[in-house]
Amino acid sequence: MHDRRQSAVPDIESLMGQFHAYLSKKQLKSTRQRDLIAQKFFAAHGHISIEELLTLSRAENPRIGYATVYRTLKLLAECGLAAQRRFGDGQTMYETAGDTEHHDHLICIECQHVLEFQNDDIEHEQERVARSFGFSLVRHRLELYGLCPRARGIKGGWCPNEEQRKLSD
Amino acid sequence: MHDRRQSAVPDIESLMGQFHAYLSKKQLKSTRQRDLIAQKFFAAHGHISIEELLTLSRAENPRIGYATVYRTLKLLAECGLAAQRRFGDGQTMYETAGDTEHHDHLICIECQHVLEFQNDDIEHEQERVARSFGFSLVRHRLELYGLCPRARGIKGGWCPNEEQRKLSD
DNA sequence: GTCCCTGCAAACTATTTGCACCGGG
DNA sequence: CCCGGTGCAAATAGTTTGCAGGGAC
Repeated sequence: MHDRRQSAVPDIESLMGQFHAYLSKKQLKSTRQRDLIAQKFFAAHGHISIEELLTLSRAENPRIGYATVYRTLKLLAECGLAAQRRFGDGQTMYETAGDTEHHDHLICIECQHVLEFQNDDIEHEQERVARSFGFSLVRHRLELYGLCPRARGIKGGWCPNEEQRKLSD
Repeated sequence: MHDRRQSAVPDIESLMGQFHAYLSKKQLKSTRQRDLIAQKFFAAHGHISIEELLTLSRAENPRIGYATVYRTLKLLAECGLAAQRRFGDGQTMYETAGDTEHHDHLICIECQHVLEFQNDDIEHEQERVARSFGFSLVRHRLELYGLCPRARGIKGGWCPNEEQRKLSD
């Protein structure tokens, strides 16, 4: 079987290290705000929107502004630690990148929750398709949209969104 | 082999017919503007942005407004004839849908051109992954980003963008 | 004739930018 | 100290909406 649910969680320290390394290489400064936003971003470790990140950051420093969050996320994207992602609906989300192996997304169109998965067969086949067109494959993006067990009406069915709530209690 | 490069090109007449059927079913009206915009959209048959569609439509009727294009495209999306798509860069694109079988995208990150492909093995494997999480799969989105032969530096290499130019001459 | 549709402009939302002041190196 | 960073507010880009007049059925 070629599926793996989730790769190892990278530790925040190391990510902050990479971020600081990038900043000093580019002669940019580490500031309280940047560190705070990056911390919160790495800690969320999943999919987070600008709005959510701002809220989390303001919990510790209420004077953080939208612009700073945008600017910091742009920096994180430049050094490959964050990736912008726009799912079907409106909201632009960001996720950590570079740290973990590649993963794809499975999204419930009812409860909106996003799961991650990896499947080597699909990856190999993608490689083969690209080659058949004479392309070399650099990256890809795969999103599966469907209904989670709960949304399908299976009684007692598992719903990723409720799992999530349990975790955050 | 399970790849198919491109499904049959649907004819515009039939698409317009489907559109009109949807309109009358919903007791909505066929108007000059809607027909013009839908015609241009179907004729483009590939990936087109609101902006481009407006420009094309204004070539024949300069008084067409943005709002009408947005509203018409929303109608086309409702009846499954158009699908919104946001590739990595900023621009929101629309493409014809419903006409042909499902297809995925292969995009050259150098020349930006978009090819379409289908691969049944990948589709089946996606189905399997969704089931393994207890999900029922409704739709998906797969984009492969890479370098076309020309961009890879293969001399005399084939470049989708040049093929395109040849066609439009 | 009745509503729906259109074009325009104003409203909104998400994101970026200009600028005076602040603070890290 | 210097120059980049921050916060605010204003600007911008993309999309939606309200409304008065026009057109399909």
